[in-house]
Amino acid sequence: MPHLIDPTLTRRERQRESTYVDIVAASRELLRESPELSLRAVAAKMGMTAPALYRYVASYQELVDLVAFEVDKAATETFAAAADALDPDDAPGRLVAATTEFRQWALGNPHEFAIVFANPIAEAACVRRELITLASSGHLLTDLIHDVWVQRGFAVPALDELPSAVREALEDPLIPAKVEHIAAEDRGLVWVYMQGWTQLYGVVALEVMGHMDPRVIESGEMFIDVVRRFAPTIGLAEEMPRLESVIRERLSR
Amino acid sequence: MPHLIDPTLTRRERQRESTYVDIVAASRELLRESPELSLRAVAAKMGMTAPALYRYVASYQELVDLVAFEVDKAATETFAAAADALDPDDAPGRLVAATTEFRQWALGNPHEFAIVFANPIAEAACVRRELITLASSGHLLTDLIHDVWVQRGFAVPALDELPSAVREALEDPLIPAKVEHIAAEDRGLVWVYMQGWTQLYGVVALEVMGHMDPRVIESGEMFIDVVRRFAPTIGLAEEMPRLESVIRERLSR
DNA sequence: TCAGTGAAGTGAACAGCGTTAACCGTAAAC
DNA sequence: GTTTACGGTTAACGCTGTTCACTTCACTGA
Repeated sequence: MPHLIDPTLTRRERQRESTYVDIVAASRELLRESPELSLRAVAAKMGMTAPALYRYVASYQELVDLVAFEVDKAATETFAAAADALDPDDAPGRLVAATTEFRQWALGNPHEFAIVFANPIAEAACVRRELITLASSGHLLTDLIHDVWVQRGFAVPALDELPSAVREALEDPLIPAKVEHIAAEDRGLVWVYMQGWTQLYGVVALEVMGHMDPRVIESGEMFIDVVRRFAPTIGLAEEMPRLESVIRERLSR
Repeated sequence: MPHLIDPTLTRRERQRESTYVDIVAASRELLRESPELSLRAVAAKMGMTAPALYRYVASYQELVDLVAFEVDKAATETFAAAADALDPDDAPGRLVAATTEFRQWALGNPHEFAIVFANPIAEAACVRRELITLASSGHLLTDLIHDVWVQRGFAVPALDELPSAVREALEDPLIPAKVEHIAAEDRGLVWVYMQGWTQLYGVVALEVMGHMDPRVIESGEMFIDVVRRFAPTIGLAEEMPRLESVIRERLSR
């Protein structure tokens, strides 16, 4: 993403934009080495003093949020690329490739994963709550499930089978997904989105945090197992053997 | 847990023991308010200066590890109490009650949960790796699954159906569980332990971190859904309606 | 073209953090 | 009764986020 320069912007505005890009770049570089991201270190890496950064972010938390947002955006492109490595018609393969790439990215960049997905957002202000709803990785994954649903037409839970609390949440969901184009009677699909996200987030967080036998993490077998167990929910039971090879191919890079 | 005083200890040793107890108590009190645990604040709360704490822990990380270990121990007692609220013969009910209590504890004490279960242990030294293998909550949960297995005798994956990487890990697992008493041909049960832990950790971490629609979290329906989907794996499909009411009863306290 | 405005950056400072060093009193040990 | 060593102190270093007062300089409006 070469960050196209908008000519309608004034010179000052363009310079400011590019400084934001620099901030994110410096932050990600620091994050690659150390788990702690410090405002001062970011400033130093950019050849600035710490107070200068306050012209761009109002607080340390806002810096973290900015970086998290951009990291998520950048990572999503690699997930999308993984999906694009397969046939456009192969929605299941694309979904599985993207989720596997998500897992690989998380294990390879644990600090970036932590900043995006392990930052408790109950604490933070509503700003972060809104950011999360904009998460591009979330949009990609829900879109990919949607594609599978369109192609394979798996059965989706009926609204009146779902608990009322869930039904309410499905009417106007606070998750990163396009839902307007989903007919009211198909809103159960959004519940499937949530189930899938729970499974994916669950294993990956577990693996990144290291709360499991390192040899199992290393092998990726628990991740595969989770995918396998979830596959029937989105009508991919029969296809699982093929999908498993898609996963394994990507795990072994 | 009234921390019994061992009379064989010398006065100095007893005093030292009680200081450790104070350290943990002060830490947990601080953790109840703020997510950040600081060595200086702990010292201040105890009426000491920060350097004095270094007579008890070698570093801040060691303080965190100590607190994490004790928090896990204390929390496990509440999980066990939840299980004990049911018939000793009702292993499935006990398992479900304990896991539900785990979830409730995590949501009610997010900072304590984070310190125990969201601290990346890949970073930390092997000390932490050992601590995690001693985790009492892990032992309790695996024991409860074991009880279900003994009572219900659900089918366990055969070793030769499992990937070789998993088989190796099952021989001498690095997880908090008693495995010596499990016959070689039943070692697939340990894989079920891991699957169960993955599911439980997954939802709960997701909920605590807040990466899901707050209304769904509030309702607890995703947690129930995860339990329901896992139940067949440990032979509890038929019993699920009753177990669901056990969960709901505990959720609504 | 020139005065004026405001954005961007600086250095100094404050409070708090983990950590180390030197020091001291007192309780235990021989 | 002397010695040892444990548990505490104060001072200090370098790091953190954050604020304030100040400068510099590019751009704007007249």
